[in-house]
Amino acid sequence: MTPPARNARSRTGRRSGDSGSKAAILEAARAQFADYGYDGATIRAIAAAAGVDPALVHHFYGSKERLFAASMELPIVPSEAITAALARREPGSSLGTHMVRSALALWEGADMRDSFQAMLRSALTSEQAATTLRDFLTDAILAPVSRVAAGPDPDGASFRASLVAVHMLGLAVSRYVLRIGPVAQASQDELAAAIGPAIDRYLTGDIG
Amino acid sequence: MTPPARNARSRTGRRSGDSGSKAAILEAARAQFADYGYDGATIRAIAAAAGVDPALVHHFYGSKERLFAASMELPIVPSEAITAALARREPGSSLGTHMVRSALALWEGADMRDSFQAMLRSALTSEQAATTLRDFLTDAILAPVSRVAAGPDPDGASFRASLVAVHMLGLAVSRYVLRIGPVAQASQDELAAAIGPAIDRYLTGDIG
DNA sequence: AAGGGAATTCAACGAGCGTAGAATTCAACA
DNA sequence: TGTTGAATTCTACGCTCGTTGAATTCCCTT
Repeated sequence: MTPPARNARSRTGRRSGDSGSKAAILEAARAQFADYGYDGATIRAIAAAAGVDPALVHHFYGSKERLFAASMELPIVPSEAITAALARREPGSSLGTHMVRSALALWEGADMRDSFQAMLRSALTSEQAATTLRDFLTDAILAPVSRVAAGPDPDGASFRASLVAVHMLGLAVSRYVLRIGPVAQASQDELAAAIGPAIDRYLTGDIG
Repeated sequence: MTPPARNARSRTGRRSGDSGSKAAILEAARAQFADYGYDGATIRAIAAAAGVDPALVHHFYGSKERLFAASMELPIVPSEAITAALARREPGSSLGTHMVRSALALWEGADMRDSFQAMLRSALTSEQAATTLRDFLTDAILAPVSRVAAGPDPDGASFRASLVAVHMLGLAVSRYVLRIGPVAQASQDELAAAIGPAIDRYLTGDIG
């Protein structure tokens, strides 16, 4: 419809050969991967959303696989965000409650939203993305969480961290992918209050 | 490899025109949908796995969509199984623990295994299958669970049931789709002991 | 003004998909 | 045995996909 404002770029301080298409492609890729998963998203649709020829996408990124990797690259450094959130806990709420609220805020923030849901949907679709997410969970979640989980027992700590991941993953899938009514409509605080104590128990409580 | 034993049927008491191909196709469809999701599974691969021409699949089921519906049809009556499991609780374990153990046993039983994982993977892939699973969760899970959830408050009961669904869904995705190490390797009893109390709290405990 | 390199588009190939209809085999029955 | 209807296969259409290489446009540098 709208002739996508070609050459609408101007003096935005880009380096020599830059035109802004690369960034637009990445943005469109994140959105498409978020909505349709890795397999469902098409280079042609991504190119169309970015107002660009499909061949240009291929010219920049070489393959769909590498485009996916590139579109997931930057945002996947929230291990710091997690560690920070774990430390920044306020006195009023439990650690688990704070984790749930922080995670929801992070996932639904403008920065992460597309990337996270793209990663989530894609991981459930493609084996490659599943491996990526599995590794990410291991490195970025299980490790920092294990550090605060109770007990000197390393096996126990990784089991505890996995249970946390299980619950958080269920929350994400229910709220963003399946959109199960009450879970999709509840506020971040409601969910944090309801789920937080379960996380607390996985972190430091008595688990079978 | 193995030339799939064509015409290996014999006197198995089938009705006039029956040949067994329809059943073989359904079985192959379930397996393929389980491994690759709705979009990832192809009629051609299903036909090949069933040792049959793709056109025959189309001849019997008319479309991929209807084949999917047919392959999911029979096994999706576990609402009775759930209700029964809820009633059959033994004195030794809590209701939540019993629910988790029953669910794992059901999901991993020979009857359900393929169908359940097919439904799970497909729901995460295709919007149509997601709707199917959402409706299924609502009818078959939330309703019976709401009945045993605490309080006369109907809203509260459906929120409680949703939280149960969130956790069980996370368990299923972690164990079967992403195969997160500790969760994939743990025994049914270990998981039941660890997760059961969280389910108990969602059913009858204090949730924010 | 000219050159050159990056950005971008054009047109097309080859593969896989779901689906369709005609043709063929098969098995039961008159 | 000949017929009939179901089961099954053959062939192919139309579509979309990722990818490719050549052609073209753009814009900075000299």
